[in-house]
Amino acid sequence: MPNPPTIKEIAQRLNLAPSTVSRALHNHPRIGLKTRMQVQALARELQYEPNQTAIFFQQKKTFTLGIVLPELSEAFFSAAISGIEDTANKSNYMVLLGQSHDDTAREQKIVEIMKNHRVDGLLVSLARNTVHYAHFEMLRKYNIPVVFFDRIPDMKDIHYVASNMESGTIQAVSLLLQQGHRVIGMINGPEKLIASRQRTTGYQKAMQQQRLKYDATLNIHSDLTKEGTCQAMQQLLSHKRKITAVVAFNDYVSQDAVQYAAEQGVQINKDICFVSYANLPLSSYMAYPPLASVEQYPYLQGQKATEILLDLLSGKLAPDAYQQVVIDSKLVIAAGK
Amino acid sequence: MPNPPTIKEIAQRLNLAPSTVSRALHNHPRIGLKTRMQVQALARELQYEPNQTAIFFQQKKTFTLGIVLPELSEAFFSAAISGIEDTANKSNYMVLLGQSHDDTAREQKIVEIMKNHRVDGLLVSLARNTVHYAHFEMLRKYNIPVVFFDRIPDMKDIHYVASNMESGTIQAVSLLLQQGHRVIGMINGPEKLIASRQRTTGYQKAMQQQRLKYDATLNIHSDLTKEGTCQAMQQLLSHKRKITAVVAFNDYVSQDAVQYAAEQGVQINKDICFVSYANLPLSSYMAYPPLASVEQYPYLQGQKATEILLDLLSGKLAPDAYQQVVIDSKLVIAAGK
DNA sequence: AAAATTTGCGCAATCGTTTGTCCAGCTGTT
DNA sequence: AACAGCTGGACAAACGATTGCGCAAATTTT
Repeated sequence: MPNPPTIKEIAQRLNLAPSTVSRALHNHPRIGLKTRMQVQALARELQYEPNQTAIFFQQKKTFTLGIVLPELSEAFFSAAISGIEDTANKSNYMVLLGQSHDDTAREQKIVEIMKNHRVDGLLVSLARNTVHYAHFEMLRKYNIPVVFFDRIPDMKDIHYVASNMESGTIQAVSLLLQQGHRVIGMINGPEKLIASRQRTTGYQKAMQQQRLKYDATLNIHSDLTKEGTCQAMQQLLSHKRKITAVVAFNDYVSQDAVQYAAEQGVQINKDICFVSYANLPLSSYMAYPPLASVEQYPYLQGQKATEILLDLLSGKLAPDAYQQVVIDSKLVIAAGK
Repeated sequence: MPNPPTIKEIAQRLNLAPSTVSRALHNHPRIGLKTRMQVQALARELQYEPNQTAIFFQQKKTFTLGIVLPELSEAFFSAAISGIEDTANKSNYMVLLGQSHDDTAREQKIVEIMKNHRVDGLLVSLARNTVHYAHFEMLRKYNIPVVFFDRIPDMKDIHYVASNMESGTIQAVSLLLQQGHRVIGMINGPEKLIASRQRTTGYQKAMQQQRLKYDATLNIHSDLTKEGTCQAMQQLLSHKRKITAVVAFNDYVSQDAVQYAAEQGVQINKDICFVSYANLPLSSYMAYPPLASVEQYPYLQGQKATEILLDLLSGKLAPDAYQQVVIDSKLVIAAGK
């Protein structure tokens, strides 16, 4: 009921100056052992706890990291945030959350509010349709470092952690080739996305390795909506060459494509096999789980990005020593296959 | 590069007192229109922004809500947090996140840190095995209000929002009865859980309504692990009465049970129908989606809980006017059935 | 025109902690 | 014995904003 004890109170009771108490609590060597003990004893007795808001104010630091990401309901992000949280907590940082719901306007607003709340740094995964980055550039003026992860902007001079879809794609396509598939369709994402381009080059390289020709008409770009996926699948099914395998942009796309194909009378895993990129943890319950999945290590990405941000904050890393970490994706064969 | 402008600076430039500037910015009526305009003009010009940490400190408020929940990767919680975030943001509150990962020790630590960060209030969904609530009781001393949601403690004098599984269960069982099922198995959760007991009474009441006898041996309590589920399903399959339908504790349990039953040669949706409680958003992709699902309105729960907390903070609600909101669950028939 | 009120603004304290500077007393050196 | 060097601690400013109070000038009331 009474106000929580402050340094001043302790000082009064012991006839000391507040400064002395402060230093005593921090084990400052200039304070004699006796007084130090006295102070600490009384602090314990009164259950003294420093007022963090005062400290935040005084130190111009809040020990808070802002996280801006599209959607926690996507398994990738909820895994990533665990990596972020765990790493941040280890260094006594807390995590302020904001979901953009893939809406750029909302993303801007969140960044603004987080800036006002004086977060020490920001971890960001972009909204799908964000193409202008002024709201991030602005943070430089406030000396708030930003580390992007997974969905990173097309900019120079930024810190980021992202996975390279190329390696996983090579492995995926190679697996299919090895299994004898020769006409492999790909349902890819929007062309402007880095991740889409990486899938494309991965596809190309895997073909090259086997001295096979890459057929661009088998690589369909879609907008990742359910309609787009069905349209793409439709195109693949009516392709002059008969496809026997499909690499889908992600598990959601894969499931939509599978469903569509099944409706068209295709025998899944017989006529056509599917390989995809890991998003769903529960694919084992799926009607037609993909044959294999490219793992993108969300937890690791979150962890890495946070480590960079913390190093930036502690000064261990210079703000202009731009960290650009690429994590190779890796093919994981579905259990029991 | 130069330090951000402060009220003092504006005051100096205009030969005013800081207090005047502060009031002018807040449109205090006692400040003349002319000065008010001048101040606001200069503030705009300098791009003045109040230092929130200073305000937090001065006002002893941080406009931050702490969220403690078990697992964001569970769809229920990631939906709930959206409700929380949206509601909090509307009132200019931010959201500090902490996942307990169903570990009580971790839950305690998070609460401690959040208290130190001086969150204004807490929204909590308990870790599975939390049975002592000292770390929440302690918050009373600090006048930090707590609103529990979904996984609520067995305590008096608390605020909470939870869904009542009874109504949904009645509807679920009634649906099955209506479809002609007479021997209905239930894979329930641990007996000590309120949610389990509600499912039981729901089951009983639905039977009663049709003047049917409730058979307790059809209501199996499991520990919600995969093994527990299989064991329970096994028991149901070997029950002396031949069951034709199963009500599973949640979608995860349902899927495990379905898988197990299928392995035992049971024809899903033919020999046995499944009904469950909504957790998974993607059940349409499942091999055997449940016939119907009891919706628990996670977004709404998060929203409601946050509204209560905000009312508590604004004083609109007295701290001891304990709010205990129960949201009726509701059966949703799967699309296309 | 004197009194009362209102208007417009400044003064100073306050929130709790940290930190640079200063000072008194003690110790030890020569 | 005089001076330098430590030791242990006090003083006060500072972080940025808010707010109760006071006071003069301007305005209204009587």
